[in-house]
Amino acid sequence: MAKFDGVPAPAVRRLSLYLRQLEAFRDTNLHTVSSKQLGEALRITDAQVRKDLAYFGQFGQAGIGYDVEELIAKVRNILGTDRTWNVVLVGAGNLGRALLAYRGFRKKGFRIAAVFDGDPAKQNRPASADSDLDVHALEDLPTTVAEQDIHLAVIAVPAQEAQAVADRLVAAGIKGIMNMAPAALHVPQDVAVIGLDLAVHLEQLSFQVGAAAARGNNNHDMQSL
Amino acid sequence: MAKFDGVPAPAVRRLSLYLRQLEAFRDTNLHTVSSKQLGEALRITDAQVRKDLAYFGQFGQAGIGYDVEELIAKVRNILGTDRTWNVVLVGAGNLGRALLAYRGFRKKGFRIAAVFDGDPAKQNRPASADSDLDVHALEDLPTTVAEQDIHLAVIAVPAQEAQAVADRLVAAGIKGIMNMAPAALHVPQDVAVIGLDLAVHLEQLSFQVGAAAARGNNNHDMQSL
DNA sequence: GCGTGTGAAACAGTTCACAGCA
DNA sequence: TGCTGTGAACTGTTTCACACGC
Repeated sequence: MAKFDGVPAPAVRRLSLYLRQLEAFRDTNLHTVSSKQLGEALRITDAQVRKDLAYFGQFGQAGIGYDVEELIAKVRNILGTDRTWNVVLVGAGNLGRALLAYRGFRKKGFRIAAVFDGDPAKQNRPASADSDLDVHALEDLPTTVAEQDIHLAVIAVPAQEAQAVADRLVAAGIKGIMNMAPAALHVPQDVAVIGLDLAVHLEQLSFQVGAAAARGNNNHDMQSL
Repeated sequence: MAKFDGVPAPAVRRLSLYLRQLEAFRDTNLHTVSSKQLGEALRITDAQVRKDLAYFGQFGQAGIGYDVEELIAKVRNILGTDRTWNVVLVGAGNLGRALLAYRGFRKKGFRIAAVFDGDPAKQNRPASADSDLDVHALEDLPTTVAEQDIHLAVIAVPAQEAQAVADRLVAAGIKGIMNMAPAALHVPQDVAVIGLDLAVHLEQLSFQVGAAAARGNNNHDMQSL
């Protein structure tokens, strides 16, 4: 039926990690990598690396390995980051302003093109001292999204406002939402949501540390992402 | 051998989501939930909810469901968030300062107890205008960690500094690290690491939106977390 | 009747191990 | 020889379906 059907979700998650590691290898002037090298850097078996990449094509040279530069290009293409995505940010609080200032997005092909906030006190002025983007009212969402052909959004508002914001984003035509609010969102099937609740991740850490302590540490790998 | 061995990692991840949803239910004065209600709110099957909870104990009443308040307490206890964890933050850049100001952590039982940064220009003054915490040099890590009995750390420094920071955290006795830097960390087995690279998550979104577009949307659920 | 807890069945993902190619 | 790509075996996770208790 379609392009990347039948690819396990964990394999797609790892693809981002391969890309990041490949870029790190490139920065040290490494031109070729084996699945073994890539795996060791990420604490993954070499078989896993090969199988993951093979879901998307045949990128390697038997006896040699993978060409770093070429594989970077292929993976970017698969992930869809071989172009720049414009993103709308909703929420100009602490978290929102930090995301706005964070340079890591630009490097990876994401550009925050507009900022929205429901609070009138924040509207029609720069989102922060070092930003040249004015904060808009949510009413302007549909026109901004349409005019700049925007498909992705980041929600950084309080939990109780998150669903209402999501509804407006969907109505405006957004197709992918990164949700930093601590709330589950309900959206139509054709809209993708990635939940990224910082507190949830700290809880996982708390659990792992507690579980390790409870057993005196004869433990295996707890690494993730 | 130990306390929560044999529990699937995905079940632990969902536990945090159950907790968050239960707290939302409590805030609407709901006193009892069924696995079906909890599942529908999170887009998970009822069987999954029951099985996940059953890994940790028998919390429900046949014919009735789960007592919201009681289950919240049990889950907090399992996750280890029925107490407050002191956390050290390394990195007083944009991201670090946002985390410092973010109120969501406090509510969930995490308190940023100290801030560190390798840049001398940032040291010995408040991390930000609205913070009463001074930024310390990394040299002070061991004493701070020991004196305040700290087990968790958040890394919010540039990628190329992340591993060196991790090494110092481990040496200081930290047992769990939330790594926001875009780099893979290598740590001893008894230290837990959760990687939380914002760009990686946007890439996943980009992939999902691209994959959905490539197939014209006869698609199934792409929701996560 | 309603809803939990749980074995058994089905499905998904990972690891193994090796054929084949440079 | 070194390393990829891949079927087959294995391991882990989810779903099913039902016995039991309220």
